[in-house]
Amino acid sequence: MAPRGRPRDTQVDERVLRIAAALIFERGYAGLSVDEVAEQAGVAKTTLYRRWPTKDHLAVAVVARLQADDEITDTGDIRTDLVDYLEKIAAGLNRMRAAGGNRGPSAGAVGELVGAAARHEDIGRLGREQYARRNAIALALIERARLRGELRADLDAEVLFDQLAGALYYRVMITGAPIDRAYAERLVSCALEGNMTCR
Amino acid sequence: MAPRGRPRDTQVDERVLRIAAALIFERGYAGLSVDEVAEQAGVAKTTLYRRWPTKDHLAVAVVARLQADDEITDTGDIRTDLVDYLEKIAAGLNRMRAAGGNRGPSAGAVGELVGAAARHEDIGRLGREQYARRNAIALALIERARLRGELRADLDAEVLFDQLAGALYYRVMITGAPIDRAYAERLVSCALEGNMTCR
Amino acid sequence: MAPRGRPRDTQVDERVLRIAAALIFERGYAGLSVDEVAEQAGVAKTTLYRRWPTKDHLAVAVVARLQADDEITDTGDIRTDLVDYLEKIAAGLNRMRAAGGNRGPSAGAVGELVGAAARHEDIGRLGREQYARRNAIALALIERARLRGELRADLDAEVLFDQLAGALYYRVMITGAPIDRAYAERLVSCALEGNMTCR
Amino acid sequence: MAPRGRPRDTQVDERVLRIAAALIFERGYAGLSVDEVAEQAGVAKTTLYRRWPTKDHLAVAVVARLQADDEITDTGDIRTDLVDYLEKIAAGLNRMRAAGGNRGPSAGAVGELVGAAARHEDIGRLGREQYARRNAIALALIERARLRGELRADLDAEVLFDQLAGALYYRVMITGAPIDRAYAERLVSCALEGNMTCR
DNA sequence: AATTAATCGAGACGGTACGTCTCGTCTTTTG
DNA sequence: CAAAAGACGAGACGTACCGTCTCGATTAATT
Repeated sequence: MAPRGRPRDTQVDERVLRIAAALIFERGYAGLSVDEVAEQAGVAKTTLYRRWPTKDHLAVAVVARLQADDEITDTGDIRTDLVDYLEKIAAGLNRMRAAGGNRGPSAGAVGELVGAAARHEDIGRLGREQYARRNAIALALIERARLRGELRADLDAEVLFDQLAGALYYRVMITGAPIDRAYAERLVSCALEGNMTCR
Repeated sequence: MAPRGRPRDTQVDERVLRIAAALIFERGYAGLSVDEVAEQAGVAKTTLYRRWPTKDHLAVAVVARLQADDEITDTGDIRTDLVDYLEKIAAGLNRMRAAGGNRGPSAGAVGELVGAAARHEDIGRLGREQYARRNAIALALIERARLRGELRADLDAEVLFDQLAGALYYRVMITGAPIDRAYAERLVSCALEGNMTCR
Repeated sequence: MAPRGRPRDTQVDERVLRIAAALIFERGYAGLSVDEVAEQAGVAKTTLYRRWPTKDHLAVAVVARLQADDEITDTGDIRTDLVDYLEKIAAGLNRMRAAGGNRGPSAGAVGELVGAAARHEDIGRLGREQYARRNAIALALIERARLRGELRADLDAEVLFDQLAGALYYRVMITGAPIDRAYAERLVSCALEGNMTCR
Repeated sequence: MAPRGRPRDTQVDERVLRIAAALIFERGYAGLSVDEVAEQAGVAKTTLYRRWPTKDHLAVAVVARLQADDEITDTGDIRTDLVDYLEKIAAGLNRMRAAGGNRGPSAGAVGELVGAAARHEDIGRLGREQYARRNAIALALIERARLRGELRADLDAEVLFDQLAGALYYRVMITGAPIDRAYAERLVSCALEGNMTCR
């Protein structure tokens, strides 16, 4: 059936998300106000709510757009590949953490988004799906390395990636410690080589 | 110097935090209302705001009090000790995650608190201090094991603990996966033994 | 230009002012609480504040509505007309003075409103406009009497009315003395006949 | 009986009233805050409340001190005496009206004080007593003129003074019109000579 | 000199209302 | 239909100020 009535203005999404992104990055998540986005974007609140049922949903949309799925490289050397990948994740986190002029150890927008995910079940689900995709990529990388014989045949890939990614998030959100390529290297070394005394 | 003026009523903290804790655990972070806490605790809002300048501060105080610094056991077997410790951390996280009748994978109050820390610089600082203390305990444990010869002489204790604790937080806040003793064991195994093929 | 957006609900004004009037008359000016008005009127506080930016503004609106511009009668006998008009003014003042069960010499709500006018420039302006209208009516009455030859050709109408109305307000607000028809008659007599010995 | 205990510090009254006066005149009645007075005067709130049971009482004390009972002159010419006296009253009103940098027609502090008198029965009483004293002086003046034969033997002195003073207050508080010596002269003329056509 | 009684400074406290801020919904007119 | 405009309900937030209170420290007058 043919669509009736006035068609949606496709520019709206674009404009709104751009404004919202700017606000989040300028003033942090708390500084994002639906009314203000609507006004600045020259869009009615109605229109806005027709697309994103909640402020948090809008915020997530903003973030999701920024997080264009990171490409993963597969050089054949798992150590390098993992470090590269972690560095990309770290870069994304650092960017978000720095949103709103945030300096210092605060988690910034990263923390706020975790809060949003906690408040709204669907946002959490959405985030988890996105992370699941990312995890799948990483797990596949690890699996290929295992099959190549680079990694132990009986390794626990899920735990391995939890450890790697987890350490990054932990530092950003909890301890406030910095994350960079150097740290990623330490991380991968530690995870690959283990910590027990060589027997 | 002697304290001047009317001394603070020490019962206020007690009463307020008890009520606030009850509210958080009953209805979750969003269900915590300053007005209601004040009323139920029989305390003026002014009094409340004199001690906790913000709802977030109050919430954090509640959690901080619950998180009586977990004891650490030192059996001499680092694997057991780490698993025990991680299990304690996991238990605390699970309790908070479940606040407000929250089931399923959502981070719940844990996420909200990270958000609070992100919103308020002082809360973040306070949280980091608390975590620094906890980390110090764990790092000391690891160090003792290293000296005993259980662990590699050249290990990177900081990274090791980041990986362990980080994995827990990552699962709670990001992937929504469950954490329990079994997972703690996998975690410790993986971290101690490494994932490379050869040695 | 056509009005855009949802038009204001005209019933809101009605309901709110009715409730507010009731509260003022039951409990006096101090007993008027914005929150309570909002609740009893079944109206959101926001809506209320959109129309009256301040509790004082609301109170003034209530009074302004009650003070439906007093009609003036013109019998052709200036003495009677003035006494009638002053009695109407006195009645209004007495009603307001008695609001909130106020007995005795206190100025009651009259005083509070003068206070409100002093606090808010716009309220003062509004009140002065209203009084200007009333004065104009009275001055016209006096003027007609003058043209009829009832009053001196060179009289100072402004001063005359200031004296008449002023005496009423002075007694209500300052000395606390009662004002009634008898007093109005004394007032008019005194003003019309003068106080000097000779003529 | 001899006074027991530490005697009151007489400087306190002085300092507090000075500060309070300054605040009233700088920012108007609404800008007078007990906490601030206490702080600026270097005085505990307790001390303050021991002397003035209410903010309004304090304010009245301030005003009472300013309004040193106006002297009255008795030249033997009632017209001159009345104009002089009204001018003094007008000057006092103008001073108070101008408090807080108030320009324009607003009643300023005069209105606020009427409000205060309306709120607190005892302040009202106090004010009325003060005004009664003033009235007595004026009434005696009028009486003397009557006995001298300057004024009608059957005049209504109470009404006469109500009219004169009332007009001043009416202009200040209600119509916002200015009051000065010229106006006082018009006022007295009108009151003494009456407004009826000379027959 | 010790005691007693009142004042003073400091500041916490209860209470109450205010006015603000968002969110998300609803009701119009206009395209 | 959708979009713009903006009013509306709901509800919490944080602030302001008042007047009371509880301290410890002073300061006389009395014993």
